[in-house]
Amino acid sequence: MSPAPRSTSAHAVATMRPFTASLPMALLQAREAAMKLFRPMLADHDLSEQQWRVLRALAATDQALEVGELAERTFLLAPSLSRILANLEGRRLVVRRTARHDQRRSLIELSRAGRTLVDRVGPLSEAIYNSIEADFGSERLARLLDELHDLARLEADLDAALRREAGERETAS
Amino acid sequence: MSPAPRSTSAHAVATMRPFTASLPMALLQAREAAMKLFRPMLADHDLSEQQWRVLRALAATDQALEVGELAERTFLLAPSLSRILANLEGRRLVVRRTARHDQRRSLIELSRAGRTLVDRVGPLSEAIYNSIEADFGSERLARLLDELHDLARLEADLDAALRREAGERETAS
DNA sequence: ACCATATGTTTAACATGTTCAGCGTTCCGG
DNA sequence: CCGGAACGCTGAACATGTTAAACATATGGT
Repeated sequence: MSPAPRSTSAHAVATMRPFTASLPMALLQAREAAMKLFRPMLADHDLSEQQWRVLRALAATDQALEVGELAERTFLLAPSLSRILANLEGRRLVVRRTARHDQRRSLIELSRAGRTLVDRVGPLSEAIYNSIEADFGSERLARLLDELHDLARLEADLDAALRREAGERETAS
Repeated sequence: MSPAPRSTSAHAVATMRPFTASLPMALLQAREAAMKLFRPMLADHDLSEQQWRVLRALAATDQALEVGELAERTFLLAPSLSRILANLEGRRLVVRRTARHDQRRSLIELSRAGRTLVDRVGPLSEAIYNSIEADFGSERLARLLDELHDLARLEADLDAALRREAGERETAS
């Protein structure tokens, strides 16, 4: 056992998890370290990480996507995506049209220039990813991804449960 | 086997990793899902996630920290931390003084009000963390943290190696 | 002592994250 | 039909992420 902290021992911090052992911190750190590898390459093509996510998601399908669908696939919130699409549209990398059956919805797809850009950047991105996979181990990485997906699902369930409780307290009042 | 995509098969996307299997995406998703659990509680105390990180780091030690040291411990970039400290200082949650031996450096420590706030929020934060740990499994979570730390270290090494290469090309020209 | 350089921190500028409000459409009950 | 509730998206406001530049202070060589 390590000795207790000194002048803080009367405070709540004494019972708090050490900083580096915090799950959100570990996830943040691992992600930031990963993105540091990709960012310079993306910057060479004037793309932010999020812009690349959008282009990648559009390239992964051959049909136009609604903004909402795109938001889910890229894990971007609607207001962020809205700005990003305005940018990409201005640069002629994506094309927008209005859905015929529902005038509220926009349909987004890659322009020819957008597709060309994805074809150029994609292999560079894969190369970086492959070097991570090679160093960390392919199977080990696959296991880690499984654990992360499980964790995310569990957290989402927990969130839903907490919101349900809160909603019931709301209703009861 | 699922059928191959149609009109995209001539493009680089055909060789790209599926979206959800991407490591940065999985890390992002797991982290966002986790933070969604903490954010409402922090918002009740008018704290952002980052502001809480700073207060927590300060509470974890009993001495004043230099801004640079604080940046490392909280994984915040200097410009972000600078703004956050201006905010926390304005709210009298932290106190700043200039280091005597080096006028460039600021020393930051919790105010009495800051410590009181940490004492109040800390247990709530721990409670949420414990519910995640309980659901996911304590040992399993510990293993996941180990893997994440390993991954982050490896990525940092890779980054250093790539920068060294780039530096050498620079020097050679 | 002086000056060039390095270092710690802050500013600036732009993109994104986050929450809430607003604007058109669509849907549905009466 | 019609009027209100729900929906899809955008705008606004503020905080943070990211990079580059600016600022003030330190440091070392001459």
